Amino acid sequence: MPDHRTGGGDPAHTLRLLWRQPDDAPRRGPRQGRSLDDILTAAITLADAEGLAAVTMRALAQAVGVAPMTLYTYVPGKAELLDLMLDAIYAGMPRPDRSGAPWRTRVVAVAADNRNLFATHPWAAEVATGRPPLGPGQLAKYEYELRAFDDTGLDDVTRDAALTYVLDFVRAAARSATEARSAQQESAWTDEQWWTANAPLLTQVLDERRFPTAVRVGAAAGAAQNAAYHPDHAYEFGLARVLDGLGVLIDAGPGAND
Amino acid sequence: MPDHRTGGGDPAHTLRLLWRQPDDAPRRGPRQGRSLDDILTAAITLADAEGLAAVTMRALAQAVGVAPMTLYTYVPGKAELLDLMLDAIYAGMPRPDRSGAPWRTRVVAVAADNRNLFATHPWAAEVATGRPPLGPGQLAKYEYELRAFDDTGLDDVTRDAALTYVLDFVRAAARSATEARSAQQESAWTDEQWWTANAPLLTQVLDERRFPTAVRVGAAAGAAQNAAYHPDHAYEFGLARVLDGLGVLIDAGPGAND
DNA sequence: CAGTAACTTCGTACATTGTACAACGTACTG
DNA sequence: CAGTACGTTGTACAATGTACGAAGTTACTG
Repeated sequence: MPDHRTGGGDPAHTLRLLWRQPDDAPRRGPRQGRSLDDILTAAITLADAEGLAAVTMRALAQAVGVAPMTLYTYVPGKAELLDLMLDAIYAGMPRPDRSGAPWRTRVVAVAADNRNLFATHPWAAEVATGRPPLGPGQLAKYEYELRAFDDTGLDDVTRDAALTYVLDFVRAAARSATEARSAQQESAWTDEQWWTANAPLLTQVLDERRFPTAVRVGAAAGAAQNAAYHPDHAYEFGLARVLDGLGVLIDAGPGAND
Repeated sequence: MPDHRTGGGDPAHTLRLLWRQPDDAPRRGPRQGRSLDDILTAAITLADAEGLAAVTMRALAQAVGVAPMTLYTYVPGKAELLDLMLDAIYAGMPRPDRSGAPWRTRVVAVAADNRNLFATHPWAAEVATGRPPLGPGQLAKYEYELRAFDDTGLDDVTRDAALTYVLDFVRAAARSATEARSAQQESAWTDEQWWTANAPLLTQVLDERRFPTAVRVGAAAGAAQNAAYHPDHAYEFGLARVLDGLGVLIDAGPGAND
């Protein structure tokens, strides 16, 4: 009896899929016409091209060339599909040997790797992963990225926290960038149009006496960054702060170096 | 003709709602039975109690005591409703005078205020705000929080970036906490159940030779933090790093102090 | 004071989503 | 060869946001 419980009903099954562990029972009936990876490749391509919202079971089925319900013989449900997509793109990330470089260089590179991931697959930053899928991609990624903190003198618990801190930063930056981009596209208003349309009410309401700092700083920030530039700037600024913050922790340690 | 365009079709209208600017045209027809704030209060209560997913137009209408479609005379659509909810809770945040305290104290307090906001209204961290709703709550919040960087010597552009950096950190931490919590609830599996159910496959697959660092660090991190404690720890660790990172920037400035 | 226009309220309806269910055919097991 | 487990698919259902139009209510216009 096929087990199509609602999303996440059977974590053991998802784990078997993540690790591509074939069901040990002898297979009867017709063989499957596609592979799990066929499904995942199509899903990732679809998500890359048209966003996570475009990945509906029907659209995916059409891309794969099967009926919608057929997908459920490959994947227990949509939640598991997303987990598998995520693990697949994790598995494909580059992992060059950087063991010679100082820790700052390595951490910058890890951040950049993740930033590139989110640039190629913006949807990845949106997928909720409360209990992250412990697949081979996720694990290889974790293993590799932990190595960025080799020779920093951090104990294991702190090392995990430091990595989480860096990754959460990059992910948040990616989400902000995506939100800004989609807000602009969805509304179909350029920033200029928006401002001229709302200027009358805004000038009336943005009282410099009530909000002196906000008006001044907002104007300065808005002028300095034409909106397109903003996400990049936020990333650069934030990454510098992240490194400085970790630097205080690491370089203060006993016999700190690198 | 009432204008019910699809979400975000008319930003000027949303602005008028945010600032409670009454339509200047003379009102004909029956007066509305509720106020916009009635709607928002009900929506926020609903979201606080049952999550953002529970805020459907039908459920909200029932809570307010009207038919679903009636809501559209108060609000152009669901997207605008969310913007208004967000601005409303921003408006309600505490803003005590902390002008005497050193900047670190002020920034810690700002972070804590936001953390409390997300503790009370977890849904707020999930609402996408590409172009943030420039309402009175948002603006008062921005004005107040920028003041945390008074006397730090930061120029206006940097001050905005620094605040964004702090707020994005808190928001990311809140999202992680929410994701972890909901993953646990949805699956209805305790962590213990999950581990014992998956131990057979995991021990087979978590090869210490392939993933030596990951297995060791993961075990250490898992042991140090029983899962319930994890979000708090990540927040404390991250906030310390955020402050250190800003400290390098601020205390290095010309005539730096406070 | 009558007529009209603007406005609120709401019932119905539609497209879209994930996925449960059952029918049907296929291939392996006994 | 019979039985059974499985792959594939058509149909169907509940839930969502919201478009549309009817019905009723109020204020402005002449």
